[in-house]
Amino acid sequence: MNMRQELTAALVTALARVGLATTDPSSVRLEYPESLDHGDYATNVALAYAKKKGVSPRALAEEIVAELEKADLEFVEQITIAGPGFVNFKIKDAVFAGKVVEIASGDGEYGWATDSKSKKVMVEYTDPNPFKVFHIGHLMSNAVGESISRLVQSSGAEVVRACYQGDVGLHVAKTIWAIQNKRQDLGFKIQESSTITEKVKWLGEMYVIGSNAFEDDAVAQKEIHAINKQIFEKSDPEINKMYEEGRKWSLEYFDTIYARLGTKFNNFFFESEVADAGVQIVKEFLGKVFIESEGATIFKGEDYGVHTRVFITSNGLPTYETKELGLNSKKFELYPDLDESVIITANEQSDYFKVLLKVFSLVNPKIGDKTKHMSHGMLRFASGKMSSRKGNIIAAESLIDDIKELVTEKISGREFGPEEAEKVSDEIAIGAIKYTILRQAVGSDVIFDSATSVSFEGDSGPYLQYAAVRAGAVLEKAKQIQDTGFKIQDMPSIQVSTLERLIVRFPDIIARARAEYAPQHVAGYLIQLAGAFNAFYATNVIVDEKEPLSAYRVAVTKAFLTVMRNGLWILGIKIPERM
RNA sequence: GCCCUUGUAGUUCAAUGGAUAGAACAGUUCCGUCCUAAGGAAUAGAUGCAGGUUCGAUUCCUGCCGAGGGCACCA
Repeated sequence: MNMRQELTAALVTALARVGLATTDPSSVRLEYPESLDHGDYATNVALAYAKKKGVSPRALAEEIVAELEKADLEFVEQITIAGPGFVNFKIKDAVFAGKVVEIASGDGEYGWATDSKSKKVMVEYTDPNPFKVFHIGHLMSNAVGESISRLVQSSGAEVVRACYQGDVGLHVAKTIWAIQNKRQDLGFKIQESSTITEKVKWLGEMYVIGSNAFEDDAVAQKEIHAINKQIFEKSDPEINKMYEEGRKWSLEYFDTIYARLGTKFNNFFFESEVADAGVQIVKEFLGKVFIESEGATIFKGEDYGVHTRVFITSNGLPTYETKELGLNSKKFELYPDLDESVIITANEQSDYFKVLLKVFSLVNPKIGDKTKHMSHGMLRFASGKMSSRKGNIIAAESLIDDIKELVTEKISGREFGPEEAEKVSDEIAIGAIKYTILRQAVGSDVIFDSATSVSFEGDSGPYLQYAAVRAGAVLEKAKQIQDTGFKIQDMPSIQVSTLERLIVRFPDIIARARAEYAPQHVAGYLIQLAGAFNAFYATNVIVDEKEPLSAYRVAVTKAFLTVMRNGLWILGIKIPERM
């Protein structure tokens, strides 16, 4: 039993003794006070139960404290009553010091849980479309999805990372139309020897040209529709070849980005492979869930408080909705033991997923119950050159490379070989972007300020990386002096700072982030923790042979680095070896 | 018109119905023989408006105002 559980149990007992027996231990809430001045743990039970008992909160608090004093809580230094009736617990310093030393000498797995060991969760995210740009929206989805995946993993559950890629549809036809008709218009050409990046960029430009033609030119529009049909039927060898080649390029390129971002998918689903399954389901439930209307097959969402959507068009083609239906039943066919299936998309699709979730629950309650949709906002730009780019679609790599350039400038004064400088600036740039996305609640827009990203100070990814690198350097130096070891028994009256208190909280923080699917709790905690370490670093000389406390301080540093490494892993941020 | 999301310091974000609403950047002021100053310490500054529920509301409910998104054959 940990401290939290022991305190909770003691509180439940105390409540029962004062005539407030509760059958629900979760109603007894133990919180971290906003300020450490108020203690290490606090509870508001006296405020919550005062009315029920008909006494004032403070009077009840006094009764509860009297009972708690009788319980033998040897790790508690002091119990006090404050404010309107909060009961605050101050834990003995030596308890924190002992835990920190334990963490430092542990296997580095600190913070991981095993309570979901037998669970299996699928997370679908990133979802870029072949023939189109991998843009900053995909970057958002990837950062969020990867972090959610890692949070789930940290509970001991098995995660299946899935990526759904739209390899058929009008966007492909637009691109192929442009290749057939407008490839001469484009300033740059590609050849066999072109890099994959160049090839994909060329493809993206072709899509834009085709897309514009589709809007402005009625003849082109007709031709594109015809190509779309040909792609679907695989009836034209020339088109088939262009299709296969373009698809291959895109997928090869996506693989390089996934590797750069640190994601390894277990499953790739393709629109082309799920359409049939979706159509089957729609047919099966025609008349029960879906109805015919104006020649199309629709789901009449109004009857269920959601929007009405078309599933099969009047031309007989399945829409995206139908493909989603096929996709999600396929997920459960492949993994029948899935306990949860999370889908992460941009929030413009929120209403639309409400419809889909409703449909899922009607055609297959299992899928409906286990599927959860999460949405992220847009990545937008406050100021600077990145907002003024022509067009409003920014490629993910161009953002990363812009930031990387700034980082490279910044580290140019340091002694790095060219290869190391390249690796370090890549890790810092990606860390900076991921942190910006994950520091705030998932769902709302992220304003990326290029001016702030240049400074890398304060509330930023590089700040966290820097604190970790510093700790690593200290530990490196500590190897040079003799390790005398540190035994907490030798220092029963040790004084502990904010740093140790925060380190010990890590498992609770991560548990909450996991329960809420909210990586921002981890991000906020790590900033606080890094600040505490930097203050610790500024006021103490950690490695010092003449200092009796040196061994302890080294242990604290080690524990800090363990938490930092694990926390940053949750966010998908790498720690450079040097900065 | 209807539906969803959202409104917190000058700016970008926090805050499981609780205590003095936290950070960071920008501002003002300090800290350089030291394990990387991409750092530390100090200082000033905010809950859109109006009601309601509650012992207690940034948080829940209603209305208004502002912002973003979505509303049948695109994804």
